Formats: sequence, C-alpha cells, structure tokens
Amino acid sequence: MELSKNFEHSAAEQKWYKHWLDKNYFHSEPDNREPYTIVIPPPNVTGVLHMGHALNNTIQDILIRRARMQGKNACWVPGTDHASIATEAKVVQMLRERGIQKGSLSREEFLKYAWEWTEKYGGIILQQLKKLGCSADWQRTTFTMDPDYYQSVINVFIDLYNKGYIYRGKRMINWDVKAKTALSDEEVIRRETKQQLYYLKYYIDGAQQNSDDPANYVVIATVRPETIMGDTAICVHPDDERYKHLQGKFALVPLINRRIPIIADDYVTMDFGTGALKVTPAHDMNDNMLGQKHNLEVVDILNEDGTLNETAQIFVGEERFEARKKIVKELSEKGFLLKTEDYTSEVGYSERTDAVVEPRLSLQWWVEMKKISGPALNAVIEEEIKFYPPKFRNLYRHWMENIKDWCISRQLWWGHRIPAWFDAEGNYVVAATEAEAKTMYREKFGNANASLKQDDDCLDTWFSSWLWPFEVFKGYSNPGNLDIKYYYPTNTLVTAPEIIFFWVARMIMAGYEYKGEKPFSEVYFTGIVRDKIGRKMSKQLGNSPDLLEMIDKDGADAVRFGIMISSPAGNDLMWDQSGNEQGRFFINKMWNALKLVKMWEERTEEKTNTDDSFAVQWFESRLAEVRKEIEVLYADFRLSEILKTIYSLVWDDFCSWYLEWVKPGFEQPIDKTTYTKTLGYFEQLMQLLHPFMPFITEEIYHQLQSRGDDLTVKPYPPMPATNAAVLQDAVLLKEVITAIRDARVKAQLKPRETIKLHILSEDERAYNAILGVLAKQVNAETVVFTRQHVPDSITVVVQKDKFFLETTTAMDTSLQKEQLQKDLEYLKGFLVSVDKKLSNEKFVNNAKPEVVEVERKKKADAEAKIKVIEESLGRG
RNA sequence: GGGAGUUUAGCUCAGCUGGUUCAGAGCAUCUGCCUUACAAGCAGAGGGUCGGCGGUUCGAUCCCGUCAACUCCCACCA
Repeated sequence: MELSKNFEHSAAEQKWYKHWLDKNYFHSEPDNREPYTIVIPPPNVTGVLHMGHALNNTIQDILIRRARMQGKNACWVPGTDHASIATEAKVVQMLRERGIQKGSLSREEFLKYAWEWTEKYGGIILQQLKKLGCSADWQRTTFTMDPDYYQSVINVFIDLYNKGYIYRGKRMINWDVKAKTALSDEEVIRRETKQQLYYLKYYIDGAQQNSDDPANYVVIATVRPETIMGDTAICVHPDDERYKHLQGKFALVPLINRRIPIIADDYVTMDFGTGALKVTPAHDMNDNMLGQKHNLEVVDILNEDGTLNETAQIFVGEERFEARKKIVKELSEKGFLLKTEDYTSEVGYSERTDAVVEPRLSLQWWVEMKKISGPALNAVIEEEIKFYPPKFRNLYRHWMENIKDWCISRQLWWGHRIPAWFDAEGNYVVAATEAEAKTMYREKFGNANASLKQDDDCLDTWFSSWLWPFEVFKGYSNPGNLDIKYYYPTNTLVTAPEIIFFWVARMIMAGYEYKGEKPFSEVYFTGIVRDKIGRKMSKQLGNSPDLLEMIDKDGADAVRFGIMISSPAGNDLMWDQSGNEQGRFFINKMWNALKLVKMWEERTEEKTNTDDSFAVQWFESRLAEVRKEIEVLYADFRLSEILKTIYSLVWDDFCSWYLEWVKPGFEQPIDKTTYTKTLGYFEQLMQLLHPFMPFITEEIYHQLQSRGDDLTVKPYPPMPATNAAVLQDAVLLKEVITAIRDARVKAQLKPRETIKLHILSEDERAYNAILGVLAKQVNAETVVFTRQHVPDSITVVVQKDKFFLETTTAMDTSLQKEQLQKDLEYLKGFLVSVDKKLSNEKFVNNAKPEVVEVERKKKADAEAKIKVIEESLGRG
C-alpha cells in the first residue's frame, strides 16, 4: 500500500480510537495482575474542555497507558461532578432565557429542568476527552448524583452526624448575595479594590451634639458607612491615651442616634485610621469576634439579597452599595462626614457570581474537622501518601494543623439534599428517609403527628466528591465488593494544586475515615496553565485557546506534545502555540522515517560482510541506555523530560545517526538482518512514545509490518544489556564526524565533493569498527591510516588523533587554521588553570584522590592535544 | 503581617544536594545546502560574571547570610 505524503491525523484518530474501543482495551476487570488505578478528578458536568483539563488528563492518560504497556491491569475511572453552584447557575440562566423565574418553580419542577439540562449538556467534556485520546474505562463512568452515589453521600452525612462530627451553628459565613448562598472560604477570591475611607463623627452621649469641638465626638474611619446602623460598639485600644477618657462612655450612631458603648480591646491598631473602630458584629468577621468577646448586641441590617432591612431604620429596601452612596450624601449634608480618603484594600468576591461577598450570620451545617483530620495529616507528613513535587507537603501540613470547621450546607436545590427533618418549632432529626425520620422523631420528641419538613438546603459539592476514590467502586454503598478490594487504594491522583484543600485533603480524610486506608499513594500536582505572557488562562481574559479546534487542525498527538513538552511537574506551564508546531514537525519527521524504511522493504538481501553491524549494535545499546534513563524519570513523574528524551532519541539518535549509518546507497539493497533489526527498533521507539502520542505511534506500528496485535496493549520487551565499549566508540565516531563536517563547511567544500581521509592515530584499532560508517558520513572515497602529516590537506584534531582531508580542488584553509588557533589558545588557558590547581598543595592534600587524578589526566590530555595542534599549525 | 517558591542563553526550562557527563536542552538567531525519507528538512556555528553583595571551603550555579525583583498561599488594619 502506498503511504500518504503526510500523516493524516483526523482519519487515524478516528480509526484507532474506535478500534481500541471495539477491542475493549480500556476496560478493566479485577484479575490476578497488579492493578494500576487512577480516578479522574471529575470535571463539572457543565464543563467544556480547557487547557487545564487537557494538561491534567493527558498526564493521566500517559500514566495509565504506560502502566497498561507494562502489563499491569490499568484502570482509569472517568466521571463528572454535579457541581451544585455552577450547574444551578447554568440552569437558572437557561430558565431565565425561557422567561421562567426559579422562584416560581417548586423544587421538584426545578430539579426536573436541572436533570434535563444535565442529560443534554452534561458529559460533553467526556466526549472531548476521547478526542484527546484518553484511554479511560468508559464503562465505569460515574456521576456524583448517580443513585448509589447519592445515597452514600446522604449516609455519610448521617454517619458523621451520629458520631457527633456534624453540628448546626450560627456562624459568620461568606454570603453570596447574588446566588443567595453561603460560600466556603475557598470560594472567595480576594482582590485589591479601590475604595473610599470615610471619617465619621460619632458624638459622645451626654456631650454637646452638632458641635465642632472635638471634645464632643470621636472619629472613626470606615469603608462601609451603610452598616453604621448595625453598629453596637466603638472600640479603642486600651493603651491609647487619646481615648482613655472615653472608655466606658457611650456614643450615638449618626442619623439614628442609637446609644452604643465605647469599649477597649487590644485588637485595635492604634495607628490605623483614627485608632477608633466601629464594631458591627452582624456584618464583619472580626467585629463578630469582638462582639462575642464583649457580649455585644448583634444588629443585622441586611436581607439575604444584600438590601437593607427594617432593622436599619433608614434606606430600607435599598441595595447595599446604593445605600452607601445615599448615606454618604446624607452624612455629609448633616455634618457627620469629616473627610474622605482613597483607600485600597482586599475585598472578597464570589468565585461563581463575582458579587462582593457579604459576611453574614447564618445557621449552617458544619463538620468539625479536627475530629477527622488527624490520620490525614500524618499520612502526608510520613509520606504514606507522597506529593510530587514535595514542596506542597509544607503547605498541606500548615493548612491541616490550622484546619477550620467546614461549612457544608449550600442554599441550593441542585445537589444532595440535607437529610434533616424539622418540625414547626425547629426541632429536628437526621435520617435517610421521611419514614425513618418520623419514627426517630416520635422516639425523640414523643409526638406522633407532627408534620416534618426536610431541610431545603443541599450539601457542598465537595461533600460528595471527597468520597470519589472509593465510591466510584461502590466502596461505601457496597463495601467489600470485588472492585473495591482490588482497586483501592488507587495509585496516582493527578490534580491541580488549587484544590489541594477543597478536594485532596478531604479525600484523604474520607479515605481514612471510611476505608481505614489512604485513597491513593501518590499525588501529582500539575502546574497552572498560563499564556505566553504569564497570565492564567481564563474565560474572562479570552486567552484560552479552543482545544477542539486545535485538535482538528494539528491533531491530538501534536496538541498532547505541545502541552507536555513545556510542563515540568508542579511548575506553572507557559503554554504557547509553537509547542503544537513542534509536535507537528516531530510527527512529520517520524512519518518520513517510516517512508524511508518502507522504501527498503522490497530491497532486502542477505549479506555477509557489512558495515551495518556497528550501527545495529550501537542502537540496541543506545535504546537500552535511554530506557533506563526514562525509568528513573518516570519514578519522579518528570514527564516533560521523558518526552524530550524520547524526542531526541527518535530525531537525533535514530533518524540523524542510525538511519544514515545503515542507509544503503542509491537504489542499493539493504542487508536483511539490518532491515529486520531496524523495524524492531522503530517499533520500540513507537512503544516508548506511545503514552505521549498514541495515534501516530499506533499508525506507524501497523504500517511498519502487518501485525495481529496493537501497540496500545503491547508489553514492553525485556531490557537488553548495554555494551559500554560500543557506546564509547559511537561517542568518538560522532565527534569525529562532526569535526570533519565542520572542517568541510569551513573550507567551503560542497557536500558532494569527496575527500581522501588520512587518519593519524596511536590507537588505530579504535577505528576498526567505525571506519565504514565514518567514510560514508564524511563523504570520503578512501580512508587510510598514516604515520605522518599529509601535505596540502585540511587538518582536524579530535582528542589525540589527527585527520587529514585531502581534496582534489584547491581550498581555503584559513578558516580552518583560525579554528585551530582558537582551540590552541583555549587549551593553553585551560592548562594554566589546571596547573594552578595541581600546584596548590591544599588542593592536592584535601581533595579526594580521584578528583586529583582526574585533574592530572586533564593536564596530560591537554598537553597532548596542544602538541598535536602545534604540530599541525607549524607545518600547515 | 506570617509562610512557601522563583531568579541560569533573546524565550521556556534542565542541572539528580559542592570538583569533565559544569555551564546544558528545545525553540529563536546566523552561515552553508532544493544531497534521491523529510526545506515541517539537512550540515554547521554563535550566544550566559548561573539576580546583587558578603561568607564557609583548597574549590561555589550548587551550602550559609543578606539585599533586590517577581509568583503563590494564609491571615488580614476598620
């Protein structure tokens, strides 16, 4: 069959992916092989493939494909996360487009729409992962709201509640006024924001009002004047001389004249603002703490949508920032506003809606984290779970040691509904079903007829995904089943460092709590994908390329190459389109190598005497050498270096050196053994590369010779031994070839012009094996050994040997001489420094003997080479 | 304010815990080549006080201190 000019990626990708699926290669069932298991970090059902996914999943695919080719039972479990907030937002948006308000729907109706949406759009991302070549076990696809999974989440909640790890508490939380939901700290993004700092007069109770005399008022500075109606104290530092006389007195809140105490606490910073702080326990985290400490009243003046409520007395119903404008105006008009300053500080924004986060008191469900965090901390510190790169261990330790309770309730409908049942008075029981709840309620409160209502709120998404590593195998809903026993603990988790606390830490906790075992042995943290100029890729910036478009254009292999070539473990990745290009060029190179080898197919011949044997021996050793290097790199997850190593092995060693060395002359036959060996090497290269670039390698594997098997499941052959002598000879050979070619270029010899090569060496035997290849590679018509200088020739010096290039045409040797002169000067300088070192007694006495020996050898080598060059120049 | 990290060629990064695999790779640049697998290529080449300053050492890109710039995390002063 005639080969196409180029690799046609689209056709090959479709063909091979379908073939792999047809053969069911990606599906895993427990057997007696060693398992290698990865659970995917489940993308949001709403998600579409972006660079972060591509990076993350390409890495997982590389690891899983390699494990499969190592003969392990590789299992990669895919799936999606219901992503309560993100999905609910999308559904609400869809409804709005159809003119439906969420508020007008019942919970059941809303959920119907949500499922409809999920079934229609959900899981698009999984299809996109297939395009990327991901070899996940699609039969095991899991969704965090699958019936069994759902029930497990509920049961875990009940279990933790029964253990006393879950409590209900009124706490200051981050409130998203747009989504009307609580946010975890991790969902709040802090950004530097320009604000105004308002200096306000609070008159002292009993002093003269409306006076300009500073003795009658205290000045506070605030960025939130609209919350003054919620003030319940003014706080100063106990040591602040300016305010000592005011401690214990009362002040009046401007506009509403509420009387509030002036208290003292060393929390206040004396030199910030005026040193006097208004305390608003309902609307500020720290003020809340202060309020608790000093038993202050809590006056909540905001509604859940961020508008002012009745308690505020004024501006009721106004949105908080509108109210701020208006109150500033009024304060100013009535003489309470002393001055306004520009002020920049960090303000919290909702990750989901970008609304300014409102600290708010709210009754929420909490997990007491200290109760379950212990084993999870130790597991990482003691490296039962290893982090790559290890720098994240410290971060993890710090967070775990200062862990705060987890607010797990969300004011949403899409998700796992909290299994708590309330009566009209707010008494409640926690139970899996309404029937159970009724029984429990009767036992607990003795009332058989009370009507119970289930909590409206859902659980935080992470409260379901923390069960992922075992519940994808039904390890909680069906404990002790074959899958969980075989696959758990999983091997490697590949994820972004951003979710180390959201997800990784909590999975570890859940693993120990519910399986008594770690969920995975290794965590590989990918970097954050940034663009060429270092910006994080995001939808807002529009700097995230369209991956599907790229895959269509450049092919999945090229895209995978582009991502992996610039992706050192744990470091951010500066992604640049040029990586794809390099990948495409690489594919093209391999395709052309394939064409070359295929040209030889019909022209093989048994030969007895051939120069090829050196090349063949060498490449075998070289392959083994590189495979060893790669093993080491894999152990540290240094994937981009592995790719670079294979790239160079294919391009430089195989294409540039090996194929040129064995390439027969024009229309000449090739030795049959050499040809067979070459096919084998090519196949092995494809095998090494396959985890990174699955399609092109599978295609070439089948093009090389028709086979009954497929590369994707072909086990790696045993590692041959390396032959150190052959490797050594090849190093010399390459060095000589390059030096002679350089001399040819400098002498402006045309590539076609042949030379007569004379070698002057004290060790002629070193050249025995490589002479044939050498002649071919430097276009020498003859090669002979000589004992003396060859007149009218170009001299090349490599190590201690001299090479004379005799040509038929006259040539310019001045550049050549210049080069020799440069080398000579360098060597002389080098010799001086070595001599200096060796004449330093301290060095000779203190350094390790082998180091001194090396220096002596350097000296001898340099002297010998200087001699050789001087001879050449002297006679040249 | 607390903690972590980064700084090596024009760009992106290696450099495995002090001495010929110590100054490297890939892009980019330059010079030759349309050589019958490949111009998406071939053959060569140039390019770096290893952020600054001190210290330890016979010897420092590597260890210590310090300063500077950038990045991230945590906590936040209203």
